[in-house]
Amino acid sequence: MENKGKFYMTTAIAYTSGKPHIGNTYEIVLADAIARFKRQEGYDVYFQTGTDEHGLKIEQKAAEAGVTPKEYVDKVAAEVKRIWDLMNTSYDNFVRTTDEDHERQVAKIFRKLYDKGDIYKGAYEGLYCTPCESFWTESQLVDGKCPDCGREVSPAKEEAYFFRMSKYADRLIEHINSHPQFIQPVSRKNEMMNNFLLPGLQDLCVSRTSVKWGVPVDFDPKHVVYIWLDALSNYITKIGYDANGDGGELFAKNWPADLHLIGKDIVRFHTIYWPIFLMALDLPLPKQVFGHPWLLQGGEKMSKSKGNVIYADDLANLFGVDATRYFVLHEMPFDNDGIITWELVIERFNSDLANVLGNLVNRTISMSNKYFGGIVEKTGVAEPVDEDLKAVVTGTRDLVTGKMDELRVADAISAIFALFKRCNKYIDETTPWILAKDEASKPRLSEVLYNLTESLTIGATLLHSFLPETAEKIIRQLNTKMRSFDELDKFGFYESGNQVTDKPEILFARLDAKEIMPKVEKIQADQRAEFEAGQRAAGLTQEKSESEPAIDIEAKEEITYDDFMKMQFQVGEIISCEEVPKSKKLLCSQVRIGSQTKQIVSGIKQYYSAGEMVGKKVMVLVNLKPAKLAGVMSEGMLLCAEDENGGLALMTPEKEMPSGAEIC
RNA sequence: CGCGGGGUGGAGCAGUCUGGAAGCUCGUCGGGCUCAUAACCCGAAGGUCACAGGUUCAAAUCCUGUCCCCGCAACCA
Repeated sequence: MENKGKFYMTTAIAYTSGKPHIGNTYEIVLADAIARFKRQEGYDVYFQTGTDEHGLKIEQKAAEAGVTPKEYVDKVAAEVKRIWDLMNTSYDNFVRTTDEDHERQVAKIFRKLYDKGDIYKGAYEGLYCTPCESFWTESQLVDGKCPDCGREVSPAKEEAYFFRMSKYADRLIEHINSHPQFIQPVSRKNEMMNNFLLPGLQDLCVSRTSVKWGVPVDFDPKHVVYIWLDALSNYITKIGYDANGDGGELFAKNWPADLHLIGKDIVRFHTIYWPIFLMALDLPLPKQVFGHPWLLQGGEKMSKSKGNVIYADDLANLFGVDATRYFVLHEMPFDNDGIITWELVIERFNSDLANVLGNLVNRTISMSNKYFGGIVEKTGVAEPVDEDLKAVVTGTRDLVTGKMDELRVADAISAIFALFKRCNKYIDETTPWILAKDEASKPRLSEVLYNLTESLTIGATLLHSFLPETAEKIIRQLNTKMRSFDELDKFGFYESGNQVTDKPEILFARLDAKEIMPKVEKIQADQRAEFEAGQRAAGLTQEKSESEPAIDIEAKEEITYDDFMKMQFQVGEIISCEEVPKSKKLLCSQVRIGSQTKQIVSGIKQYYSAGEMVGKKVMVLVNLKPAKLAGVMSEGMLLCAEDENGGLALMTPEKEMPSGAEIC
């Protein structure tokens, strides 16, 4: 087969803060389908994936789990790799940003950019929380205090390294405009242009002193290289790039990348920062960045505490690897988010895999066995109806190729299933069981079964990139070989007189939702139990006492009586209340406290309607400094109790008390 | 007027850039068939394409305005 040249593609590297769910797993399956298809087409593919293992979040997760960051990421990275392998993905290289060669190159890249003057030392100014070692912006503060620990912050300056983004902005804009294929889908391109490039790029802070778990800056080791500079570099470092030397054969051959496949949430890093870093390194830019949409869970948001997170393992256990691959590939549209529910998976499984494909293979092979002892012979007794079948079958390859070129994988897979559906229709059109009744029509019957077998061979070969196992099973049952890509648009290569298996295996047994759903519920229950156990182990919740759940919160510093007396609490009566326009959570109440009336804004809209607020007697912190919320002035605080889910209950006097009564 | 995405028969979606008979899959109903995994094939019902204006010979598609939903951001005093 003709060699079409190299094709270097990557997925984003998975962040190792926890086990990947099906939404994360989608990307590797999508990438795998593309990689396999490109190989089938005759490209020399190099497919790289891996894990992103540095950063503050991992540092914290490791601390929570009571292990070192390295131990933590080793465990998660192994888990990621296990799932990638479970999904039968054909990556050529699984990289980790804690690999020693990568870390060394990242440090060298940083130094190179510094020596060149693109990185300079400056100062980061902001509000600093000393115990947390974190900088915050004004808007991140909660109650003017550190959002993490609630303590005071103070203005501070910290030295940091910055990258001169602005220097390359014009070149990047020019590149994006002159390469319409660079950012896909195009809707993302506009987003990047309008939000980041056209308003002007800020210099980017590319070092941290607040994070320990990362690649140290070699000439200034109290700084750690910014995680995105670290992570993005894997695309070059792990194919052999050397910041001050020869990149080696693999690098010379493969760079620039042909495709970076990433989630839509990180398009910015891949289409702005990454190209600019590359420009600064005098390297060519990747040819295309595709920001795929997300696979969302139907209904409510995925969360472990609800036990509704869907993992690839569970899907693979219940439905098999290929069915899982089929679902995510088929259900994911091109530029809108896709939805996954257990019910939808079962539906797809039954209607497409079992009914259309599995049953087709089964009935075709059964007929060959029943009528001809499994021998499939071409007799040349054609009828006009054959032509349409052949046209559909031989036309599918180019249809699929066209869709794959646009990265419309879901459409590509649909095109293959259209082929199978056409075959089912062909069986009805030719009615083999009627032909079988008359000895004189045996030659025609033989031709019909030959045509079906040949169609299945072509269909299975096309399916190989998407459902590798299934395609191989079909080919095995037909007792033939995968067809070469060049021959997929030609009909009639199945060896006449060949014998198919006499024991056709059911490819996908139909599922009964009534039997599956209890298993799903068990998975969900286990997940909730595991989550709760994890919470207890981490000391985040106490053992439940009796049946009544109790909540522990983080203890604050001890205060003096004087501190307490600084606060003035009074009973207030809500005399009117309305929603704050354009806010999701805020209600604005007029509260009568003694003889005066205060306007107070509260984030309780999810729990109380404006109407039911009116007339309530509530506990008010009166002498809180007024502040604007969503543009509305608020002159105090309504006190609430909060449960572990963020549910709120207003504090009200236990007996009738007059408005303005002091609470002490 | 924070950013972005969306609202198309019961469900999930395509079509919108580049106006020109409203389409796909599932479900429902009716029919056919019996090789096959109660599967397959055919047919039907079901949509004022969120709403209101406008441009046009012609609007799901272009323009203006409104409403609703979902992410993110932000306020959760």
